[in-house]
Amino acid sequence: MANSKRKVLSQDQIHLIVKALSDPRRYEILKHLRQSGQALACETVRGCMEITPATLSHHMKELEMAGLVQVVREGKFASYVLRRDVLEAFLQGVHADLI
Amino acid sequence: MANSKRKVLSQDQIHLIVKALSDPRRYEILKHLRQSGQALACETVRGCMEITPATLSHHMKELEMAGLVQVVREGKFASYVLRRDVLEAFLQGVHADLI
DNA sequence: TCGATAGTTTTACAACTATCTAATCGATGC
DNA sequence: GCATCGATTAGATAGTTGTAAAACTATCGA
Repeated sequence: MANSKRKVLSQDQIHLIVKALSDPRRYEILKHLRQSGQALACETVRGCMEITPATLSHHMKELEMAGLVQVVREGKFASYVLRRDVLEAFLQGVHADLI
Repeated sequence: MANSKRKVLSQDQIHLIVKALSDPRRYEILKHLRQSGQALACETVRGCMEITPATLSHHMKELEMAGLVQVVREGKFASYVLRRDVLEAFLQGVHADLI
């Protein structure tokens, strides 16, 4: 198979990810990341969704801890990258658990 | 395709489902439902997970409102059925949104 | 009809969380 | 060094939610 070395997530990881997805703003952020295709600057995210820096930082931390995004810091700037492999493993895990 | 008339969920429905999945006990209940293959009596669920009737009732209501289970009442008994079609539509929706 | 049983609803409470302001940290430019 | 700017952290607060006790509803058996 083309993608056979897919990671298997623990129940804790799945739980973390579901919790991360359960906030509408975080879900929205992830959708933006996906649509942009590649890394998205923190400022860019703030530009498209009316959110204070502190709140955004909090949400990004949550997404990072869930493993859904990777934070790339360059100088005083930060960018976020969607971790598609983790998302795929997550969907795979839920599928295996519940379907 | 074998299953082409798959339902498309709204963002609100996806959000409801993610929230429903975000509680460990609810996720556990769904796993039991899946493992049992068919309908599971309320009493049976209570038998395998140390939960008070009130709390279970609350969680089942949540799962029902999310569309993830169907509640079947017969006399004074209640059984729960996993709605696999909704779960599949959910995974499909998240996949379309984020991958 | 009574009493027992299965589930639900109400109510109350503790724990959690999203949000913001203010303070802080780190890097960049003068 | 000092000021500025981007981002994070700390603290405070309001709203949400999981939990269970108690009251309630509905069904069944005697």
